Amino acid sequence: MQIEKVYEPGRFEAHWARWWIENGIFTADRDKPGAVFSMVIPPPNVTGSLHMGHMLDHTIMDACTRWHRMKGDNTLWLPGTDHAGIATQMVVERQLAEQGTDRHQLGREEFLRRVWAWKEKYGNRITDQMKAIGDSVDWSREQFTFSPQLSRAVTEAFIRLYEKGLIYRGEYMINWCPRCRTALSDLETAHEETQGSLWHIRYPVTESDRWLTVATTRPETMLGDTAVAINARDERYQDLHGRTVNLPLMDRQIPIVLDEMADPEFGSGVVKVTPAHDPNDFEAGKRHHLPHLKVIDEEARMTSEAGPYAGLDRFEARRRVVADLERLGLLEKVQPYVLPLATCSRCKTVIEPLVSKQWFVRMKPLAEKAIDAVESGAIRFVPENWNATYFNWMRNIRDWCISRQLWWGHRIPAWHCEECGRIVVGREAPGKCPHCGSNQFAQDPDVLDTWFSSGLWPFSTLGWPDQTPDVAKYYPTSLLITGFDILFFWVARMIVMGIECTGEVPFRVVHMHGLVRDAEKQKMSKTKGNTIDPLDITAQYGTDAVRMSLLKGVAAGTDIVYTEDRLTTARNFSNKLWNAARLIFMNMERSGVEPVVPGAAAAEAIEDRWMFSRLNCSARRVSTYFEQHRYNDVAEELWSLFWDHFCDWYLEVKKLRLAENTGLDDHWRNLLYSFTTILKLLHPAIPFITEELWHRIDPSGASIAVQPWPQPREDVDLGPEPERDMELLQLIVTEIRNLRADQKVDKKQRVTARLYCRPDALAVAETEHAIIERLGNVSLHVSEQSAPHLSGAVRSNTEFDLVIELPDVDKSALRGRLEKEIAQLAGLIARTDAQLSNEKFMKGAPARVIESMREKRSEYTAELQKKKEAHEALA
RNA sequence: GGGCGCGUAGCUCAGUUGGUUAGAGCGCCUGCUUCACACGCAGGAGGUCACAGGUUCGAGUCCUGUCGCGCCCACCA
Repeated sequence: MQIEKVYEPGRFEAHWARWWIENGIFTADRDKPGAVFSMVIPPPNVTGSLHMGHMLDHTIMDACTRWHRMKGDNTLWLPGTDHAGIATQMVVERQLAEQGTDRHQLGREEFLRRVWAWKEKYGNRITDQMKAIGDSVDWSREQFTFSPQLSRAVTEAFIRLYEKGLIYRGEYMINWCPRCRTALSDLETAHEETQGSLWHIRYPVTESDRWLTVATTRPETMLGDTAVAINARDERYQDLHGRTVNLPLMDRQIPIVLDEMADPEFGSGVVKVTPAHDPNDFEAGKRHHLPHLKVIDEEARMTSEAGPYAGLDRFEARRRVVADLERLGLLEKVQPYVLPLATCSRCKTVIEPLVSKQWFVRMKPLAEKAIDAVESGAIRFVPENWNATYFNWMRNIRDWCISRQLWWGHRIPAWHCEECGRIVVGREAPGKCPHCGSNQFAQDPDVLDTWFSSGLWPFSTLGWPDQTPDVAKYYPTSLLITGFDILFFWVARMIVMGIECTGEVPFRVVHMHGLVRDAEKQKMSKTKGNTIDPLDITAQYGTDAVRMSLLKGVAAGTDIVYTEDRLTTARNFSNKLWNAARLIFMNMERSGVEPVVPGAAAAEAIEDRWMFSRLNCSARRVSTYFEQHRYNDVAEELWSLFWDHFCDWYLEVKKLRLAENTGLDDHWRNLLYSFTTILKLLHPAIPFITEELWHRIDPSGASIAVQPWPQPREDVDLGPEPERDMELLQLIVTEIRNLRADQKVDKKQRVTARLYCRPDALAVAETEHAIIERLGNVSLHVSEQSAPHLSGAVRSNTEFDLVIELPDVDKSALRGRLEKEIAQLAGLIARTDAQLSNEKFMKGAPARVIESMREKRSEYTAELQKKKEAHEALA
């Protein structure tokens, strides 16, 4: 059996990914239960914007899926991470189109097969290719088509909400991005603290020599003012109630209205009212029935209503307005002012609030149910501190603007009658207008916010609105895994839409992990150029290593700072596993052992009792950690089980046992059993290497992915304290090694060690004489503890005295170590004594704590005694 | 303005309801090419758990305050 010295990353990955799918172990369809998320190939839906966040999602989802599968749970479904897959799907589609193929005709499996073919041909360059195609697409002209199923679900959801009165169309103040030329939801805007100014402008009171000073951060909007507001309680302006002011520059008279929005404490206490261009003013305008004067258009240019300023860009208009006011002596003062400026989160253009007719979802009633779902525990956030954020958002929610003036997306299923102008919402174009009988219709040109369809993901992918077997079996889904950055965008919307459309929550548990950041803790983003391409590093380090490095970093509530180090160490782990297998395979060949996954034999050897016990313990712990979503603990447990326990001790001992054995004896059985058990435990975390190695041991050809999760061995008697003897052996070997190191004994120097043992250690030392000699690199003489006068290099503890015979003993080294140990023990004893003599402690502490402290105290005391004696002997 | 979080070894971080000597990886020091692995082995150094109080028999862990850092939400001119 040939096996390479160094594990080549990625060598078997594409092969096994394909094999799993071809054999029906996992499905290629990420939107279906049992999907494989291994990320060895670009998943069809997320290719273009593949980043480490996806890799993290996929790693956890895939590990959870595999673990649940091995535990025998086939009802688990983790909804995928795809939401705005539109652009990326298009990229792949375009690539197909260039070959004259349509994705829907191809079918999913074939589609995926082609992606693989590219992957094999071009390696990871496929991402660049795809990016290049993505860049060449003129997104504003492209019409995206959803899959028929998803499309139907979106239409259905829209209609149901509309019929319940939860969707309405209305004229409201919305966020408008002049560059994207579309309405945006509140979430799609970002607020940036910006250094601006507060301009104080004088509005002369009509037929008076007085004026009112208003303060504004946007002087150009004054052209659209239709009132100024003062507070009725403001004593300064009591006499002005009911009068008007002359709007400067525009030569219009506008009323002075009384409104609570004017805060007497702020500035002059007078507010200009521009209903068409400010959300607050819009509301005030409704209260006072003020006209809307739209002075800025969809391209952020001044309209004809802006008189002499018409046609100017809004910022140019601002400069002109300010200059003109100054010339007229109406600019009282300008203060520097820091204000949060709303910008488009996609293109950073300053948002222009506009009044516009849009479609909205009425959020208040939906939010109540969504809050209840979390309060009642129907949905649980992990970690729980997200509850507060979620509740806070839901309680202050405003209606959700869902229409977008984009060219790609799902068209709104509404038709405008060209005769009477009324709107008909329906699954398809209406035959004739129910209001006027006309048959002339135009479909609403707007498309839906992509998060509207994303909100349906947990059930639309299962076949909803039909009552499919998948819906019945898998809905509500088990677990959603995602980054906290889309809590509002996606998670909250899924909860709302799920409850409204299906009457049930979309998932039981939401695990929110942190963001993957770079070495400087910066968020990875394309604009900063600090992104790591998952496909590049999987090629370089291996997918298993990338997965392991990510899992190790997932701790609740914190981000992952992702550096090269993490990858290197995880790759080292892969290689270690590979080489452990190499050792085993080489020995199998030498001993003539055929590949087989055996049951465990009797656990007579101490290392077997110890290892089986460790395996039981780890299997239990890993399960617990998966259940509690403590993925970093999963990784850590596996790491130390395999490296610290299996490799450093078990294999080292077994290596010696097997040296002269042939055939499948008990040592071989137990070694293979232990190793295959570890492969199973590791499989959810590092599926590819474990699958590869499994097939080299298991002749049946079955996947490791369908093996049952290791159960505690009831059939093997491990004795009362299965790990104790092995720990004694470890202690003996460690003490020998310590002495050799302290005394600077050359490794080639053959030395004699004498071990004077108490009964437990004696049994171990006699039975495992040869093992200790090899691991400690000494000639060993074992005898009962008769405590003669010890000379040479001595180490003593309560279990045994160890002497290494040397011509020159470095006493200062021995003394140094002893003194350190003595000081440590003395400190411990002092501390336990202080506790045990404390009446309050004796009264207050639970019995078990007191008991264990007493035990410890006597152990420390005995240990200290031995160390002191040893120290005196050195004097 | 409202909300959340962080500060533990030189670096990146774990530390589960308070309970023995606070852990890991990387880095560092010493010694090893020992026939699985130098992507390795053996040994070692390194922490007043940001600071100050408090609760407790007992605090890295709970409470209050201070300092430093970060994030999210928000229509006050």
